[in-house]
Amino acid sequence: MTRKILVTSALPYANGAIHLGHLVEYIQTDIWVRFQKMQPKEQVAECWYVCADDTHGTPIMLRAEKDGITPEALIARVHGEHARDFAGFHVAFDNFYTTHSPETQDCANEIYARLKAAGLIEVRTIAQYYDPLKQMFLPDRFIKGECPKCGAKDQYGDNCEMCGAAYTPNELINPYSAVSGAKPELRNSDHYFFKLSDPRCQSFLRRWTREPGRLQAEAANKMQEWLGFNENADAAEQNKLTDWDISRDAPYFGFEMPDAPGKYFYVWLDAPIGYMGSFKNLCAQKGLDFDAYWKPDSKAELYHFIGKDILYFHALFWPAELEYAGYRTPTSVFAHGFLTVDGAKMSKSRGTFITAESYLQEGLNPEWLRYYYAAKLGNTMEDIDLNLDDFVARVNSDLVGKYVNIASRCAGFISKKFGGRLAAVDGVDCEWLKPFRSAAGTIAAAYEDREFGRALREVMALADVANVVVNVRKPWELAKQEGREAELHDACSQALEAFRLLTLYLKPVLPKLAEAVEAFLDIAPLAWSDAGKPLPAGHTIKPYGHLLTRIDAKQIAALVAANTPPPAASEQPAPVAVPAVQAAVAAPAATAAPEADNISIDEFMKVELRIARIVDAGQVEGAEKLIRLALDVGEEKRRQVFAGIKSAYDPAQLIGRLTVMVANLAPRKMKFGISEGMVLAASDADGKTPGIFLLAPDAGALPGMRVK
RNA sequence: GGUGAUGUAGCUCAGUUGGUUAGAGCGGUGGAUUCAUAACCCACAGGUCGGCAGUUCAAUUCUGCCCAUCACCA
Repeated sequence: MTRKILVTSALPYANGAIHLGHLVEYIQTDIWVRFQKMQPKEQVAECWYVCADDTHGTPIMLRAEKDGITPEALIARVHGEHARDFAGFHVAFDNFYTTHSPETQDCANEIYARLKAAGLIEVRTIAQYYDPLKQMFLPDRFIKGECPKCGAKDQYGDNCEMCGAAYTPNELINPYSAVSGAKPELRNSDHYFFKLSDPRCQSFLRRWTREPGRLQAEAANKMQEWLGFNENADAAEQNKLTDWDISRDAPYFGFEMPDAPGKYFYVWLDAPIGYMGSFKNLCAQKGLDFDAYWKPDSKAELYHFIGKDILYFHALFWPAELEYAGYRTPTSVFAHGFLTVDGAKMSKSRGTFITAESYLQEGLNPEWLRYYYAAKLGNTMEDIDLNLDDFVARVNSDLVGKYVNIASRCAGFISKKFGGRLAAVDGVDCEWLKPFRSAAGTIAAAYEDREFGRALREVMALADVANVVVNVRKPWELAKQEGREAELHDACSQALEAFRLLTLYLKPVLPKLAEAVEAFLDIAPLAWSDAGKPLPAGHTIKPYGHLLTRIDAKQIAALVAANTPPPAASEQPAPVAVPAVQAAVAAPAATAAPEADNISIDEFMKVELRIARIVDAGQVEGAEKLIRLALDVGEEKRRQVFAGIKSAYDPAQLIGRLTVMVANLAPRKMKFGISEGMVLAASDADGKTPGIFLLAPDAGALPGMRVK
């Protein structure tokens, strides 16, 4: 059966730069697509990869206003930036379009009309906060106020960061607009809902999400949580799907609803439809049959690569919409995890919130990152970690040390001794190459399954074998011996054949490097079927030149430095790793309301308080107020801390007791030495009550325990 | 708080449908080598397979509880 495949990556929001987190998804998808495109036409007739910028919604509208430009101008600019970044990382879309397009609008109108005809659209009046100054309704994220549960100030309209309570904006105490600061007023407005609660949708989704291949096991699990269980009436009651609000009131940057002036489609309605719009646009360019891919009985395969954060939209709303609008549903939705850098969320202050643009500008090779991501990617929703030290070691060792090295150590002999001409590689001494050729099947299966890490482990194991074989044959010794030219010729030709095969297997991950190898070997672009077609005897290769440079750890340091804001800049909360399609939830950092004195739990948690045992204490020569403390905080090394408590404590009486210290305070060089922290003591701020009182934990606390 | 996931050598990760001495790469140590971008090759060291309990002839693998990390809670 010949496959026809349409693949999408989630649409990046046209409000910000592409960063390393986004790239996990685009690189993952691109590798999979490139792999499919290398398959014989009899197997994979077509494989199209489309994407688009997600351009609508309140955040875009407000951002454009702030920048003093039209939303159209903003999204045009961002589209250029995004396209540039993707191209820079060799992400080869067949079409990178925009949701702000006639095609997307047509599809949105059509889907809406069909859902309405199916009786799945309902109008309801809801009360919503309205900003009287801005004269607009406010999305939940643009309303702040005090948490109704714990009273914390400056909480967003949907949940409290302090106590975790979930609520509606209407429950907020003393709400204010994050846009203008004005006190919002409740106003009624008609909203259009997609009736996900309709029994048809419920039963369809219960069935669809459990069909084999639709979702990863973990994702299907999660869906059960949202869908509830049939068997358990209570759970079903609790988890019943609620209707989805798909309209927004003017002013809004988006598509006006055809039958409701002043109402606009919610950005999340037209975002997935943007996949269709982009493909429709591609069809016009290439003369493809749109319906062959989207009609209900389509035999074509449709795959969406997404981040696990937007599973809800792609595994519930989207299939239901398609089903009842008379389209086919996705063959599968592939969700991946988030990216962490050095084991933590990407952080602007640590310089690990790395933009695609900065990576390229610093001169780092995009294929290094493609390789590293691929080496870590499997088909689950697990997060992947970009460990910067490991990144350097792994890429240098795998790609330069073992893979490229095979060509590097053999090509010279072929050029110098044999005029670049290769010997036959099908003799009896070529047995060792057989596993290299037969690996085409297992490696292909791994790519197909999105088990890229598995595929690359297999490739590198073969690279190890090739290096061992070269070591055993010792071409450098053969080259010095008269009469052994044939052996030398064979050894090097075979090693290059192995190298050719490894290049073929790496090509989906390293397309540019593969091109360079194709030029070096002077061969046509490698396709998967070339595994069975050895380089012919007498084929002439080009002189070898370096194919790939090593990563210098200094480049990584420079990259991190380039992404670290100057100390003066106030620190923004670290954004989440891969919000692939962050629509109206994007935090409006630029329009943040006046700050109160409260800090968030996150800010507090930055202070690392730990129980410390004072293992030694002594006077400090020449200091009036200080005592030198040696603290055990559960670490191997003791901490030296200078504490200004001499007036209240005798060092001898401190030894052995427990107290609380700030363990992550930056070390400070003092006249008497370095102070590696700070112990906590109470004192009256205005000095009316004399004395200093060192804190102590209740009995049972041990050195090193975290205080929070 | 609820739900889900993860926790295996210094680092990054495989693996175990329960069964003799738990693997790889990197890093470390020692050796060999010099064709190759100090790459490659050989050897060695290093793990209570998060903790506790249970099921079992046998658990890192199954079950329960706990701890830690992460995510989601529309």
